[in-house]
Amino acid sequence: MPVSGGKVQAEKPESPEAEIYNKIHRAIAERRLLPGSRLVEDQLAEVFGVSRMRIRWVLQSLARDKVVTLHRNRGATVAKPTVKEAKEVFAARRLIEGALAREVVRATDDKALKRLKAHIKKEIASEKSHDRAMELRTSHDFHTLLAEIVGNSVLVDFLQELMARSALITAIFERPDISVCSHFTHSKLIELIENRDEQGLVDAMLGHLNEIESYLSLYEKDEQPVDIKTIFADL
Amino acid sequence: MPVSGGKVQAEKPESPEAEIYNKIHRAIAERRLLPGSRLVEDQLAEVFGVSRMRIRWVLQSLARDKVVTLHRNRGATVAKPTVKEAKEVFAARRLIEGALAREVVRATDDKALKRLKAHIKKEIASEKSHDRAMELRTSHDFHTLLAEIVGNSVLVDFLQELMARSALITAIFERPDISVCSHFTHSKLIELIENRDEQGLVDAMLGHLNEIESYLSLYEKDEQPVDIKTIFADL
DNA sequence: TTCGAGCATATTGTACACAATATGAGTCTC
DNA sequence: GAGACTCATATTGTGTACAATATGCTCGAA
Repeated sequence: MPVSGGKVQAEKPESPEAEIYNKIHRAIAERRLLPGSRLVEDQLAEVFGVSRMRIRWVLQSLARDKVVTLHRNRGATVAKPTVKEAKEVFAARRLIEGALAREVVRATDDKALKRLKAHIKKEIASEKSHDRAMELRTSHDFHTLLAEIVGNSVLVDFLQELMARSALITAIFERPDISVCSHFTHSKLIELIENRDEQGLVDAMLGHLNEIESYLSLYEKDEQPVDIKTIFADL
Repeated sequence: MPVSGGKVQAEKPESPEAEIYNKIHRAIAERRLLPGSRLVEDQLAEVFGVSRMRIRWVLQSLARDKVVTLHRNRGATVAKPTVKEAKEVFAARRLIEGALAREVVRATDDKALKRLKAHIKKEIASEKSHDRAMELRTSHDFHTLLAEIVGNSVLVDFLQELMARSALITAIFERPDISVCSHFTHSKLIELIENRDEQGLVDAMLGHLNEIESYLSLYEKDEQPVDIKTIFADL
C-alpha cells in the first residue's frame, strides 16, 4: 500500500492512504495539530474509518518527512523540532533557495510570471480572509512555486519537505508579538524576477529568509527533547 | 517499527529493519542489485529470515528514498531512473553542491582537513583493491562528507539521497568505455579547500559534476518507463 | 493459426488476534 | 511518609490467515 502521492500534496486521492496522509499533513502544516500532540493509532483509525494498519503506514510516511516522530513502543507524536534543527533547516533553506533564485530568473517566462502573479492574488485573498491556516499555506506555497518554475522535481520535493518543517518550526518558536505579512515581500521578489535582476533576487531572498528566522525566538524553551544521557555522559 | 536509521546508513544495527534496509540499500548502491530487478517479498523474507511484514516496511522505506519503485499489486523493483530524472538529479546536485562548496571553505578547520585527507587515502585504497563496490561507495561518500563538514544534518540527508540516486543513474547510463577515477579530482578539490579558494572550489565542483554527467549517455535507451497512455493520448 | 475467454498460479494487500512493552496507580513495607 | 514493588491498562508490535489482484497459460472456437 504505497502512499502514492509521496510527500507531495496530490489533489486527487489516488489511494486512501494518500488521502489520509494529506489530511494529517495539512492539519500539521496549518497548525491545527500542534508539535508534541500524540497521534494514537486507534483513534486515527476510527476517525478515518480505516484499519490500524493503514494508519501505521501513513504514520511511517509522515515520519519519513520529519513531521511526526515515532517513539518505539510509545507511538507517534507531531514532531517538535529542536532549536538546532530549526537553525539547520533555515541554513539549508538559505543555501538552496538562494541558489535557486538565480535559476528562477533564468527559467521565468511569461507563463511563469503569470503563475507568480496569480499566486500573489491568492496570498492577498487569504490574508484578507483571516484564515490563518490558508494564509500559512499560500505563503509557503510561494517558495515551492519557485522550484516548480525552475522545473526540477527533485528540488520541488526538497523544498516541500523544508516548508513542512518550517511550518512546525514557526509553530513552536514564533514570537506572539510579531505577525509576518509576507505577500508584500513576495511581491517585491517577483518584481526582481521580472527585472531579471539575478543578484538582487538572491540578496532579497536571503534577506527574506533571515527576516523570517529573526522573527523566531530560537533559544531553548522548556524541556525540549534534551537527551539526558548525552548531558551526563562525562560523569 | 521505525526503520530507525532513516535513510542514513547507520553503522550499528539498531533494529533488525534498519539492518535489512542497509543491506538492500548497499546492494543497490554498489550495483549488486541492478535497476529493474524484482524484489519479491517472500524471497527477501526467507533470505533475511524475517516475516514478510518486516520486508514490506523496509521496501516502503526504500521506496520513499527513491531507490525502489513500488507497483500497486505487482511488487517492488529496484528503481530505474529515467533520463529526465537523471538530469534533474544532476541539476539538483550542481545547485546544492555548488552552494555547499562555499560553506565548506568557511567551515573547514584542521580537524575537517584531516578527515578529508583520511578519506582520500580510503579512496586510493579502494581503487587499488579493484573492489568496484567499495570504490563506488567511497567515491560517493566524499560528497556527503562535505555536507558533514558543514555540519548541517538536513543537507547531509539530502546529499545522501542524491548520492544513492546517482548510483542508480550511473548504473544505468554509464558508458562502458569510460572509467571515472575520482580520487585525483577529489584531491584537487581538497587542495582548493586548503587554500581557502572559495570561487575556485565552486567552479571545480561544478566542473567535477559536469564531468561525471558527461560520462553518461543520457538519452532514452530501451523501453524506459514510458507512459503508454500519455503517448497515445491524442489518438 | 489467431483470437478470446476463463482458469491457474504467483504475488501482493488487509484485517485480525494476540504478544510485547511502557506507564502510572495502587499497595505494602520500613 | 518515602521508597520500591506489583499489577492494571492503554498502546504499540508482529505473525498469520485469507482476500484481492495481476499475469500468463490452456483450451476451444472461428
